[in-house]
Amino acid sequence: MSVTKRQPDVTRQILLDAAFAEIHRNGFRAASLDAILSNVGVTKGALYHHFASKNELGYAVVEEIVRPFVEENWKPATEAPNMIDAAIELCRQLTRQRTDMALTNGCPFNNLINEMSSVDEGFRQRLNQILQDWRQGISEATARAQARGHVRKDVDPAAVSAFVISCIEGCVGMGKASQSREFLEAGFRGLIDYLEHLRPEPHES
Amino acid sequence: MSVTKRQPDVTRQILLDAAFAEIHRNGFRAASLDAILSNVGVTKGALYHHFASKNELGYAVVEEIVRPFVEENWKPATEAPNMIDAAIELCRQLTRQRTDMALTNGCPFNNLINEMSSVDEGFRQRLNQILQDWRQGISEATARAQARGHVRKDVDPAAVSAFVISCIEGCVGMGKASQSREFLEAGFRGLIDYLEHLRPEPHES
DNA sequence: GCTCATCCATACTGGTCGGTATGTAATTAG
DNA sequence: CTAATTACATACCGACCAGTATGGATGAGC
Repeated sequence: MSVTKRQPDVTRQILLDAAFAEIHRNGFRAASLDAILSNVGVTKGALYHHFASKNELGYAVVEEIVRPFVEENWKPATEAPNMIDAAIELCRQLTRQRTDMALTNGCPFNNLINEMSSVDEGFRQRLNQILQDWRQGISEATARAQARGHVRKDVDPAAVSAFVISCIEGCVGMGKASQSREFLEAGFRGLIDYLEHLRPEPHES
Repeated sequence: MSVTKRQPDVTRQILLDAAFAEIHRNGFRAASLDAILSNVGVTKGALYHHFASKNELGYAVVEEIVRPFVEENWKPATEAPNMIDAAIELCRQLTRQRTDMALTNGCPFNNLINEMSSVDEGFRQRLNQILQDWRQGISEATARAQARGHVRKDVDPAAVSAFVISCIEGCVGMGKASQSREFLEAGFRGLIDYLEHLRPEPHES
């Protein structure tokens, strides 16, 4: 009789989730493997069976949790009929639905970039790939929106994409310092203002 | 005969500078006191004579090095005759003069916010104070520029200030991941575009 | 039913870190 | 000149941490 079933993939997922939570709270390097393990009642044997090292665990968290998290946020906006409308709505969502935890701990993606990309090439490459995909998604969506007449034709999609991403992460990052929703709201109001200004003038088109 | 003079304040400054460099490279928590000390040939006795703890050393770095560093950047722009011109010129400078080291390691202020503000209240309060001062400086300069007719009157200085700061830190932060000047340039081109759009229309007042 | 690879638990190690205890030389105060 | 305080230097400590060695339990394949 097997009291405890063995479910390798479940164990692996539990470890990934716990690692993500700990990393989000403390950063990667300050994340303690012992803390992660004791939180979910798994032992070090299991961890090192599934992951070769702490770095590899971190890489897996980036690829399997951070990447989907980032993409879930921006993908819908690029597929919407009107990108500007969708982007503005996204700004409102990011302002509104932000819990206290998310306000204090910030964006996991941004956190990892700031902490790890200058220290470990493995992290930098993976995080940069996520960033490049994000940027390309926004860039292509902007070009499409220009073709559809939703965005002014005199702006450069390459600049718009880099700028918008930087704004979002910048606002969330600064929100961590102020720890007040007011800063976040003000920052996103500025971003919404910029997005509105991307729309073509009525006489144009 | 004193072979080695005792210069307490010089020693203290050496420690601060070395700590700042190490923190800029590795972050605060990963910064090793032993590494800092061996870099400048000072011993632990000196360090703990001048600073009560590693945290207090970090606080001193924030107040005495990071704060002036941040203020040196934005103060000139707020005192210029035309804020928009000065801000755009600042963007160009930040893009151009950015060395490889600065590109990889990012902004010390932004780094510390992202790493420490959710973990240690002492850091958060000090960093937040710098941020609030920065914001208020931009905010008041924007209001003055509105009175002078250099900035559109239908924008909110509180939103502009939070947004512009977020953009700058966001661009530099994302630049760390891409580690290419291209991303930085594109982001700042977007910011310059936004700043231009803050100017009043020709027909307006 | 046997074998063997997978999966996980336990106990341990070397190394690093922040911090301290103690001593001593330089400087100042009286 | 002396006493006391300041400004360091050296040696050491306990805590923690990533990683490993080892062994046992489980399930798959034959």
